[in-house]
Amino acid sequence: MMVESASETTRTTPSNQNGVSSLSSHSDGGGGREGGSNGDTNGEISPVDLLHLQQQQALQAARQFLLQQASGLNSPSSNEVKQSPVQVPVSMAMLTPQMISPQQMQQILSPAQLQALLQQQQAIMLQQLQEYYKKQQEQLHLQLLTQQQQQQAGKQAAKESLHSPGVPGLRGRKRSNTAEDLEARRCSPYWLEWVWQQQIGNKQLAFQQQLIQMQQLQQQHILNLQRQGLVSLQPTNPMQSLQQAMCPGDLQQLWKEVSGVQSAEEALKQQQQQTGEGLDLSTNSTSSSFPKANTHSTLHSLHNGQSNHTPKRDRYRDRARLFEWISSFSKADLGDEHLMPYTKGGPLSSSHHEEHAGSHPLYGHGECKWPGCEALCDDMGQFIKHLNNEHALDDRSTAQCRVQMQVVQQLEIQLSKESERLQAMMTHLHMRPSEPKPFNQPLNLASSGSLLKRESEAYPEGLPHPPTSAAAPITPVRQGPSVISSSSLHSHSHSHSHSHSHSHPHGVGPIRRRIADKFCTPIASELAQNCEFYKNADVRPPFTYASLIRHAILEAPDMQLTLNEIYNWFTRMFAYFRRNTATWKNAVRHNLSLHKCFVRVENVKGAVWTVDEVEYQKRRPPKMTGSPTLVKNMISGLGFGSLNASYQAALAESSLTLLNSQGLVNPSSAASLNMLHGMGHNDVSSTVEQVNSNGSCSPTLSPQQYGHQVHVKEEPTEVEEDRRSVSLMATITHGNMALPSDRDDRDLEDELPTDELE
DNA sequence: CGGACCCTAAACACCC
DNA sequence: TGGGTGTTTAGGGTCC
Repeated sequence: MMVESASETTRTTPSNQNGVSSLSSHSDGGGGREGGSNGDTNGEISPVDLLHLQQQQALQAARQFLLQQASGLNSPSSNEVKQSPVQVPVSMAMLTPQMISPQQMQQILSPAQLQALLQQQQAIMLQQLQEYYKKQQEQLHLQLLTQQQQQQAGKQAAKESLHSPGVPGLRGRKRSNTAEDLEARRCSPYWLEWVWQQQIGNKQLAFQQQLIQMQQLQQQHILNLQRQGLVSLQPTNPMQSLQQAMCPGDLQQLWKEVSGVQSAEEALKQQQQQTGEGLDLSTNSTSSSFPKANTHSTLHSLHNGQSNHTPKRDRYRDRARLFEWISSFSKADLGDEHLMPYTKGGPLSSSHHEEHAGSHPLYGHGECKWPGCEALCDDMGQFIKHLNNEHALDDRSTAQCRVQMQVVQQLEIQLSKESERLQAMMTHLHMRPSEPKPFNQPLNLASSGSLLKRESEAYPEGLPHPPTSAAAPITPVRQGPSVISSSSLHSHSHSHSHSHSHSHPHGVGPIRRRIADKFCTPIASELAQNCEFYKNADVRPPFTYASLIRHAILEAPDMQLTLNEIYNWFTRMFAYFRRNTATWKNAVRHNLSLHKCFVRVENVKGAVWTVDEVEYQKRRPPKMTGSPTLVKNMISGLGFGSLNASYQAALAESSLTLLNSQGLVNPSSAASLNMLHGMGHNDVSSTVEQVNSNGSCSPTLSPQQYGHQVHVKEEPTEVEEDRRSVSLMATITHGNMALPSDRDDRDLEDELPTDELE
């Protein structure tokens, strides 16, 4: 059971794939439901709903971008595509979001880059939230003014009625409780005036309270967002800067704070508990200076239009709204008619809420597609029954929905960034260069030009160029004042790197970067960039076990680890390996034993494992070459089809090398990479220099130097390819070659024993 | 279709 | 005896 869940987590199980298809292919409405939450369609939009709308809008914008990129590549008639006779050697599958499962994308996309888009989404949310609050305040002021006027008018009317002769006055009369007296009292102008004043006073007080609450709410939200690093305001203390780290759970945290869904966090707490924000998430509800409970109750009172608080019911009400909102995601389509909910009938439309007749996004092939369920249901009726029974609105379902929401958002952002990366790659490789494109334009394939030049034109000279993967596709999600500038994006990534490096005892910042530079491996750089992501997200790392083991060993101070230390490294570095230990530990042992590159050394304190780098290089797999055909296959294999996790890992590993090899020849890419690491301009080419001149990039560790018992393994495959690697490296270094055509590209950068370069 | 790679699972042996 | 460690085999998946 554990084993099954282990392998199913990131693999492309039918249920998961169907889950994606339901996400993207069930059309309609792009979340036409979430705006008009149940029973609250009285014209008022709660802040919760507003956040829903903003997130949905941002998501739709990202989808639109992805789709346009795909269509821009796909349709040869778009723009200047005809000018270039060269066909894009990229499978459209990668750019077709409908065909990519979340698990696959999680494995292939670099998570560090998706954060920028997330930031922008949240910035948009923030801005519109502010606008909403402003409107609410104005409306409240207006209402208050109106009430005051009415009060004056009412007073005037009461006075007039008091002096009118038809109504007998009761002044001075002893009060009694008879029905006649009560009726007479009701007719009394004094009583009427008193009641009127009471009502007016109450209303006025309520409005004033609402106004105050609104202001407080706005302040709290801004502060909360700022505290979480969602906005680039100056932090007021170091802790805030630390908390500016953007992790995948940030949006959820935001949602939590807004919606008041306080339970069902267990599924994520474990992932977040290692970070400061995780602690903050769980502890500052009482210690924070921003009382979230007040926020919640305020929201609820505003939302429900009542001042008495029923926290539990409200909580479930919000859960219900969350559920509906998330359900709308699964039914959202990528079709053009659904991309812009605001312009296509609006998100408040609930016309698409009803389930499809005869089909259900969570039902297919006779089984429930709820994540992790796969219960067999003969027909739709049985499925509905099962859905209502097993997946009712409870903490567990809510948590699962939120996890799925997080997954979807991450994947959306990751896909956009990887698409941008692909474009930059193709541009750089003179395959089909394109200029930095805004979101609302298809991939623009111009003449074989210079992306670098355009980039230098696009960004002010004083500002550092943002990371290529985060620059162009991020900003134009929505034009307007809320667009995050490239510099702010950069500062974000910069601060993230810093905050992570400070917040984690192991130091994923400079230390990790040094290690990455030291070994110059794609896995090292990838891990250095996305260390926090893999630590917190239950995502299978796109590396083979052998690569991970090797990295763990090389990362050790003395480049040797015991098996248990390797285990610990896996669990420490990857949330994915914190469960299903039997499976991956067995795999680790299997790899250690099987691969010749791992050498067991009898130490005084037991056996340790070391890496024979020469053997590791020898056993390098063939050959994810850079030829366009293979690149195409690689990409299509990564983002498409039923590639299993293992091969995806291998291919992704190769692809990472390939992508990183761009940095070797592309200074801007190297700069971008380094900036992601929080390096300055002076460090731009340090990696390149280390690779090209230092020659000590990849530490070859001979087992003989340990002088102990060494078990020599026989590995069937012995490939002689070093010479070719060297020649290819030389070619690449000269920059005359778009892509290596014959050789495993991963040797280009780092994993080649660099003494052969000399 | 075969070879190569990777992963998972499992059996087995050894040692503490 | 049980758990950890290490080895080996088998089978499945994907790609070239």
